[in-house]
Amino acid sequence: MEFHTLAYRKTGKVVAQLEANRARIMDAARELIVEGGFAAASVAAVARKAGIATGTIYRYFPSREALLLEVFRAVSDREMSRLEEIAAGPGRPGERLRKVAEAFVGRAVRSARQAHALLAEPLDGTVAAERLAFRRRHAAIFERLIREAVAAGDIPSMNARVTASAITGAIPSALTLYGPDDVPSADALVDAVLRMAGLDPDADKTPLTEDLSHDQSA
Amino acid sequence: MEFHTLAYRKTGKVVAQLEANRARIMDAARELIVEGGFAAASVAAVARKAGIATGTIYRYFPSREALLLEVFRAVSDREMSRLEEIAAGPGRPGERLRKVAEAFVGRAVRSARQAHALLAEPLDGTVAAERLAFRRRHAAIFERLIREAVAAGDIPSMNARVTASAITGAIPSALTLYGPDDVPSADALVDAVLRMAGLDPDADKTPLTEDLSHDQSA
DNA sequence: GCAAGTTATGAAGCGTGGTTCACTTCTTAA
DNA sequence: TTAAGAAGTGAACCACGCTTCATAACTTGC
Repeated sequence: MEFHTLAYRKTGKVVAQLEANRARIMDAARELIVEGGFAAASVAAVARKAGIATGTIYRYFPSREALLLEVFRAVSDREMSRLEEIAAGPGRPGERLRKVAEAFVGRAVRSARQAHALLAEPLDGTVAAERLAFRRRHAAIFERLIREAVAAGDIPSMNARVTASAITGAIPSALTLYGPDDVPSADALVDAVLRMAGLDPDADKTPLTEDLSHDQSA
Repeated sequence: MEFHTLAYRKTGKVVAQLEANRARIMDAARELIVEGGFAAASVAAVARKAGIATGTIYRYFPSREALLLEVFRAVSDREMSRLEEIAAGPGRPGERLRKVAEAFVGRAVRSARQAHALLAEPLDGTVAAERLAFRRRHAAIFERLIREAVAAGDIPSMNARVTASAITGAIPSALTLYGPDDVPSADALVDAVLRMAGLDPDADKTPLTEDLSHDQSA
């Protein structure tokens, strides 16, 4: 039974400050990653950008790896829930498939650098494993939709898992193969994805972006 | 005018020995890369595997980067020329497209680990740039075939570059998303690729119609 | 065998970048 | 104001892996 008379105890203000600092660190890391890839997010750089000392990082995160992982999770979760929401929404499976593809591609085209970091940037360690999980969630969404669409008769029978995995890789590839500055037409990419899923892209189409493409069909 | 009487001059035997050593180093590096990725191919590890001292590596290659680059080039060139050969072969464009896809997928499935290293393994520096070039060559093959196929009326009109880039990423993705041990069905993957290119996978899969009358103006 | 030239060696050097820690600064309660 | 506890600091530490270099071992022509 001890009556500790503590001279110091965390107060609400301090807690808020700590949380704010934590957020600032994560923001700084995220920005660095988007700008220059994971390699650019060194502990020293993050600290500088967040306006604190390098050692302070370690009062909020046990390691650089843990910090990057948390940032990756936060960003990818946000992206993912959009898609899952659409996938679970109303409409025929084929229609939802189209909408998910459009949302995925559209978002990636709009913020190409972030998409690149999330999908294509070279990385290692725990974050690499997390990215794999992230991509598998993508694939799972498409796989489910494809199964539903097949069952509904919207598309011909096919290997849903393989097709979904292929789509999951096709989109980042098309976006990144010619650099983050030479981003292709979102519409053309969505068309390709829909064809792979067995849908006719020319069914009823709603344009997604203005034409910033170089549509060269021989 | 000098009459140098050299006490030592490289003889054929030595030259052969040197070349053999060089090949041994490259083999060791390649095996390590295939087994454990580029990260596993440290200079020390390569030397150990090749049965020489670490310093000796530098008598054959100016840097680790240069060694890895050369290994990558050697392997990827071999893969690539197969595909280019098929792409330039006889048959209707649509048929060649199918064959290239089958060759690409089949080869990748057969040696999944090497394909993974070549296509998906994280890496950096000059080798990363080389891989991009490698993948672009893949895409270029598909792009050209798609243009030809469109021109020949084998497939509907589409953005050839985007579709080709997508295919280039779809194949590695489907192969690697579930690990190098859970390799998917090659047939299903080829089907997906063909659908994306606008071909019907269920069209007769064998005919090798030697139609020499179509000119390829691309 | 000897001298000249070449190749092999592997331990030490070095740069990079994550991590630690003794110390300072700040916050709170009495 | 003071003392206890917590947060912040940044220079030093350390691990890792590529690269170098003084030395040894080897090959060749005489």
